[in-house]
Amino acid sequence: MDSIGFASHDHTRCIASGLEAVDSYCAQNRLQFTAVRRRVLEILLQQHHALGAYEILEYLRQEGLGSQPPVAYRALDFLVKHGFVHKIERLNAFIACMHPGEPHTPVFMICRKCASVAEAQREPMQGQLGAVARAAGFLIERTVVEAEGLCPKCQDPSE
Amino acid sequence: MDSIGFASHDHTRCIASGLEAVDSYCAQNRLQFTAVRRRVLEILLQQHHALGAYEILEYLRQEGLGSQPPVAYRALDFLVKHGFVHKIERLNAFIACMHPGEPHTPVFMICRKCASVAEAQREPMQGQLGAVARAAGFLIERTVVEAEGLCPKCQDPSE
DNA sequence: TTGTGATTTGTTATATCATAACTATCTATC
DNA sequence: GATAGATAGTTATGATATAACAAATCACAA
Repeated sequence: MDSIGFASHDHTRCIASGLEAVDSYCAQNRLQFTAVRRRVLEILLQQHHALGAYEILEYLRQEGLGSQPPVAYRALDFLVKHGFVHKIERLNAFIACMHPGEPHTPVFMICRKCASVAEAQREPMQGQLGAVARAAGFLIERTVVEAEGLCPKCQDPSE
Repeated sequence: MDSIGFASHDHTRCIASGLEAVDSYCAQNRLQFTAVRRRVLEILLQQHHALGAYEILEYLRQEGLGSQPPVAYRALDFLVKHGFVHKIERLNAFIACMHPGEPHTPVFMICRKCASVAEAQREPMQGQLGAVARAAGFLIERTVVEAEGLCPKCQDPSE
């Protein structure tokens, strides 16, 4: 269970290393990390918060990389399918993964005030959800776990 | 932690008791349980699976209870706000609550094959999500916990 | 190095989900 | 039965997402 949490970090570095990790994962797995896909991931890494598909599309449009919704959605489909990007269901928005290439089960904390989103990890079959599923005889294939509330900064009354 | 799970049950009874519970809760709390709101809840109890807002609206339309989206969405807003109905974020759909009137933190299991949805309970500040939030200093106000996979029936190869 | 099939992209159109804004009606309370 | 607040009706539009098909590109092997 780890979290980059809501703490600050070397952002230039995290963009570069995110792209590198996906580059090498795609090379190893014979996946086509095309210009549009790469740029969408880069946008999400740069922005570092959840973006709607149409916001991403607006960047692509300005850069001449595609102007219609399917272009953005297809790139996002690819990135989500391979775990490089996660969809935040509560927000109908997308965010770059903090652990690309590593199999994992993410948990998100969404601040309702500043809209920042932090990713953390959990073990899929442990905890209450695992217990509930076992009791019901349910086979979990994928989970959506999202908490809404206030991040540390936005709880602080001095700000 | 309990679950009505994917087991069969006396459905006529569960519709009636669901409506009764909400009736008395609304009476006690000075809430207006109007015809449209009541009918929307009844539809969700009857169908006993997740319905989209426009599916619900279609029932209302046929019954002369309103034909435009805001009618359905407003009734759903009321029902969700007071915990009589839950929204399944993964499906953009709504389902009647199994424990109306009792404060609780639901978990859903969504079968990708038969589309049935089971509600169970969890303790909000316990488990992995609680631990992750405490570690990050995040204050949880609301959670979305949804598992997708296969219900017991749909795992059975004989069917 | 070129043919071939599979994948990806471009584009049009449309489906699906949700709300803003305003008017009319109803309901509770005085 | 007047009045204020809540609810419902209606029009219009915004926001999110996908189907379907044509064109371009890529991977791979002949």
